[in-house]
Amino acid sequence: MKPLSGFRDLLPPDFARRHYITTQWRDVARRYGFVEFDGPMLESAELYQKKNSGGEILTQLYQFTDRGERVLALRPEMTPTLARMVAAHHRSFSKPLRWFNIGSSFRYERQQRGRWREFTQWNCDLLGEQSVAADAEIIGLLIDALRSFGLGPNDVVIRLSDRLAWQEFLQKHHVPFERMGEFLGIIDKMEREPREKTEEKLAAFDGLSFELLQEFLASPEVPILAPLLEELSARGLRDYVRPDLSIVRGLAYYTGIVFEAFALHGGLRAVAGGGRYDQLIEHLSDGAVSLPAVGFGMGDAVLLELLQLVPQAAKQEQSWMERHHPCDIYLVIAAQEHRPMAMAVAQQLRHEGWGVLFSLTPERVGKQFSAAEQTKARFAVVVGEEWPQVKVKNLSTREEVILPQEELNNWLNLKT
RNA sequence: GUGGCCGUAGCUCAAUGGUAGAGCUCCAGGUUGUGGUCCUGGCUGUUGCGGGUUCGAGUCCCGUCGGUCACCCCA
Repeated sequence: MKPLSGFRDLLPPDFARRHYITTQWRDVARRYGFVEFDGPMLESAELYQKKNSGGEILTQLYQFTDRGERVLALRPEMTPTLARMVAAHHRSFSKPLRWFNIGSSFRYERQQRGRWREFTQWNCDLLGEQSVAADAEIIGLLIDALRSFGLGPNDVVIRLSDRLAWQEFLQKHHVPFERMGEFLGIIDKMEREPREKTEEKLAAFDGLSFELLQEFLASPEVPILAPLLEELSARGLRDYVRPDLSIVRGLAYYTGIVFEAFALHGGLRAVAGGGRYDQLIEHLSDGAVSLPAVGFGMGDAVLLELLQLVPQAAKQEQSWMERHHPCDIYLVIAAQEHRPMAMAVAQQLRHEGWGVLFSLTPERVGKQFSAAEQTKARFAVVVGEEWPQVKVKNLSTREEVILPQEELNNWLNLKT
């Protein structure tokens, strides 16, 4: 029996890696004053089909009908759920909201490197604030998260764009606003399609040409992004960001800045993506609530690979793992008549917060030290003929001391 | 959905068409209070599945299923 394609069994070593990632995510979010929320993984499919919500993601929906004939979908992303929740409950909270979530999302697409059908995503959103400062705050959070993993400007880059720049471009060339979506689709694919194909699609737009787009894309200054870039410079984060108007993103609901964080190793895949969506909440609430919002999602799939490709990041992860072994102390029970004393010591140490292991069945002392080695415990405590004293051995330096068992806790606290 | 590559032990892989193997892992030992090495032994296979060619198929052919990578798009 195997798990479904695109789904993963997380064995303890896999789980530990994901735990490392989610721990960093939570810590950075806390430093930015974000609070955690959660919502259902299953939603009415209608939530994603509502106007201005879905985009191409609709083709990847895990959708089915339940026993009550309701059409449901596993969430393909968190933002619609968030928008729904915020629209209903925002009056209970002072603005702006800084909310984050860590959980599974599901997309029905073919599995490949860095892409799964169920993945863990970290979602951060700042709601009720439309200033550039909010954009800078959210991008700052994204960059600091990447930095917290040991990723530098040579490992990851944030390609930053603004749909308003394209909106102005279309206005200038007298293209009606209703055709914005269609136009952004062309920009989105421009990088990946042959020039002829783009030109063919562009023919439907009077007054636009391939050269015109090229020229606009190549413009060295993007005035609309200047204030944001300035603030990021002030934060010392400018090195991570590269203005790039070719980024427009597939989701339909973005209204302002849009960005994607790309890994610069192992085949350039997006680690995170997001943008401003000032109208989504209004649309989903049928006009009842209007809140500007900006946010991003970061997935675990690419991150897990990237952390192994970047030496500094891999080293940092390794060091974290070593500091978070489940076992601090391995009790060596020298002979079975000492077992009751050992159990008392184990119970006391565990009560004091130490991770303690020992052999459940009688074993030779040598075997017990081998087992201690395997658990990667830092100390072995030998309970035996010295009682009521115990012998403590530092397993990496092989130093031994004998001390009264009631002083164990203090001694260990001093040594760790 | 389209295309390439690959299916042999728990894992990584080997076996010019001629008796299915190795390393690692795991388990048990190496006699009484000290380790990662080392030594000995043990477990695990419908060679993904079905058909065909052949005296004989893990190997060649056809089909099928599964995995994987890439495209599309993106976390």
